[in-house]
Amino acid sequence: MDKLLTIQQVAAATSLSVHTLRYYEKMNLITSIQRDENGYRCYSLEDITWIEFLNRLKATGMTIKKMIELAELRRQGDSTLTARRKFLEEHYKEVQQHMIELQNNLNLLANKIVTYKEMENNYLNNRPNK
Amino acid sequence: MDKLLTIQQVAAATSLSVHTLRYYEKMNLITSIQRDENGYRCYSLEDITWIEFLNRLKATGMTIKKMIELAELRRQGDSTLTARRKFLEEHYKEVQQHMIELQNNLNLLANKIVTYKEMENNYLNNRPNK
DNA sequence: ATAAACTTTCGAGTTAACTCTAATGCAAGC
DNA sequence: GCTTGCATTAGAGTTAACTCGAAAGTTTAT
Repeated sequence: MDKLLTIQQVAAATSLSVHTLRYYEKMNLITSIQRDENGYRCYSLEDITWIEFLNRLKATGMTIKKMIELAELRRQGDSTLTARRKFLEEHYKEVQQHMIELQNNLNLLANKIVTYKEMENNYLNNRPNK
Repeated sequence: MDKLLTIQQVAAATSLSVHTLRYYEKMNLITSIQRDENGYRCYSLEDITWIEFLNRLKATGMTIKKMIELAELRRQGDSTLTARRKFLEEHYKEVQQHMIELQNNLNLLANKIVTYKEMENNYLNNRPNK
C-alpha cells in the first residue's frame, strides 16, 4: 500500500525535472524523502501531493523563498495549522490583487489594439499606391 | 512646446530607476533619446508615453526580449502597424490564458484554505488540555 | 571657488530559479 | 562480463532583469 516511486517517475508525474527535484530538496522545499538500500530516493504518494501543491503555489507566483517558509511550518506539525492557513490567505489576497491589476492592464492593451487598427486603416488609405 | 526632461525626472515619472532607464536604452528598448550640449539625455513626452507603455506590457508579464522585438518593429515605422497589432493580439491571448489558469489555481487555493480550517478545528478540539 | 549633487560610460555584481557537468556507483539486458 | 542507463553528490554555469561601482565631467548652492 505504501507504493514508492523513483525520482524519474516523480519527475514525469509532477512535470519537474529530476534536477529540479533534487534542487527543491536541497532548498528544504521537500524534506525527509526515503532512500532505498543504495541511497536512491523513494518518493511516497504523499510526497507527490506536496510537490503538486508546490507547483500550484508556484503557478500563482509564489517565490521559492516563501514556499520554504511554508514548508518549514509544515515540518513543525499540526500546531502550525493556523499559521499556515493565514499564510495562504495572505498569499490569496496578493494573487487576487495581482489579477485585478492584470485585468486592468489587459483592458488598456485592448484599447491600444483598437487604436492600432484605426492607425492601420489610416495608413492603408493614405498610401501613395492606394 | 517640446518640453524635455532629465533622466531623473523620467525616473520619477515612470517609476523606473535611472539605472534601468539607461539599461533599457542599451537593450534597444528605448532609442533615439535626444542629448543636450553636454551629452545629457533629454526625454520628450513621447518618450515617456512609450516607457509607460513598456511598463504596462511588463506588468502583463511580457519579457524584455519580446518588448525589444516590438520596439524594433516600431522603429521601422508605420508599415509595421499590422505586425505590431498582431503581436499585441497574440500577447493579449497569452495573458488571457494565463489569467484563466491563475483563477483556477486561486480556486484550488481557496479549497485548500477551507481544508486547513477544518483541520484546525479538529486539532483544537482534540488537544489534551482542551 | 569649492563642495555637493547631478550627469556620463563601461563593466562588474546580484538574485531567483533553475540547469548542467563531472566523477562515481549501481543495475538490467545481451 | 560488459555496455547502457539509471542513480548519487558537489559545485559550476545559465538566463533574465536589473543594480551597482568607479572614474570622470557638469551644474548648483553657499
